Amino acid sequence: MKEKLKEHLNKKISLTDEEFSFVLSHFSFEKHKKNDFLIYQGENVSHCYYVVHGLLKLVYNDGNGKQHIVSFAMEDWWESDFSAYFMKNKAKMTLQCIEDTITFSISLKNYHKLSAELPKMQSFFLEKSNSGYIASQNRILSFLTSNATERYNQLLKQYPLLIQRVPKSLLASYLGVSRETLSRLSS
Amino acid sequence: MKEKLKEHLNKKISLTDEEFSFVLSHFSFEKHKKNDFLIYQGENVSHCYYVVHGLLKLVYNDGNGKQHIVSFAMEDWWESDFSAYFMKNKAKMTLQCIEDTITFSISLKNYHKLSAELPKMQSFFLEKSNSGYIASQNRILSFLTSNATERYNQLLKQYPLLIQRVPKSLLASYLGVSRETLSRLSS
DNA sequence: TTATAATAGTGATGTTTGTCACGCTCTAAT
DNA sequence: ATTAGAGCGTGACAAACATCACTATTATAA
Repeated sequence: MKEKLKEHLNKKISLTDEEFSFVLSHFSFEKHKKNDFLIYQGENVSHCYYVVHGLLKLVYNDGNGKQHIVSFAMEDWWESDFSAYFMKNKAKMTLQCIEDTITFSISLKNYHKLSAELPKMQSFFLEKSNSGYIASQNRILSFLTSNATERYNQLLKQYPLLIQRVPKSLLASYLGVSRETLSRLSS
Repeated sequence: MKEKLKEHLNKKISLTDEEFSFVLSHFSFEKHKKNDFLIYQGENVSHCYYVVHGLLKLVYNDGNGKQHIVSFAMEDWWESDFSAYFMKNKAKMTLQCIEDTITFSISLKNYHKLSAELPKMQSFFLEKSNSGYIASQNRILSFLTSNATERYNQLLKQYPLLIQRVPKSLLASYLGVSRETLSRLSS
């Protein structure tokens, strides 16, 4: 499992074995069961999670009993309620396992410590954040320019593997349409 | 004008006068007229812009002659087509002045140089990127949970000053509704 | 094994939003 | 001073999508 994190980091930066050991000492390793919660809406967010194996959903529960999927997180993704994590607020969202999931997690304290003591890690985090920002903007663009059918096709094209692991009701929630509408989409 | 950038940086990090001079030497200062383009869709993106004064729009032009506003950028905002900027691709979007605008701009080369030579600046950039990511996720959440009326009210609440500087047709484009629908919204 | 819940499809109907058309006002440029 | 265009509102109609109700199938757990 350590190897997966190491390889992941080494795609962007190069770490010696000692450096990686140092990095690893800032993370904790966890196994979660399907339906387990990693973050509870309304509570503190202590960690940011790297998904080694499995699948998570980041969900906003509105006041009307509806769930809205802000994001999925599968292998090699980093996820948290970042607003709550960085600003030390209460979580606006829930992070929950769709499948049994293995993670490495890092506290905000260790995130800052690691960033300060190992500039390479800071530039890694910067790159991840930039990618997340860009991905979010693309999703916004998808809402601005495309209808439900088009958004679904874009999703199919972008994450063909994800689609097979997630019930369509959750995909509908991610796309911002009702499950009935998704079920009726032509192509 | 230098003072505005300095104050802006000093909100997040603390720079000595020499450090700030060093930082400043990586930027170029520019004045743009209303309707001027800073980034042309389809071309290379050389810079990222800090808005000292004025107002920009980041626009995606789809194939059907429609404009979609991905983002506005007013005083103290950082803007670019980040995907094109960081990945050295052609711009997917246009960056254009809504008002006469004064900017400091930084090339990608200088962005990396500054990040590497002055860790404080890297942590500044990291913070900006995290904020952008969080803001984008909130906008996605707004699309997922709210109808046109609610999204407009959220915008009014979040950026009351922006609304007064931007024609309603552009606000409509930002909200993802037609200008006619925006014009008809109850509250 | 059996009961229960999760998943998925579909008809009927209503609401929201988009599109096209038109008119009115105000500004900016000639 | 006159004109062209930007900005804004609104009516009529069409398209997209949500909601409710019902059914069927497949997992899952007692």
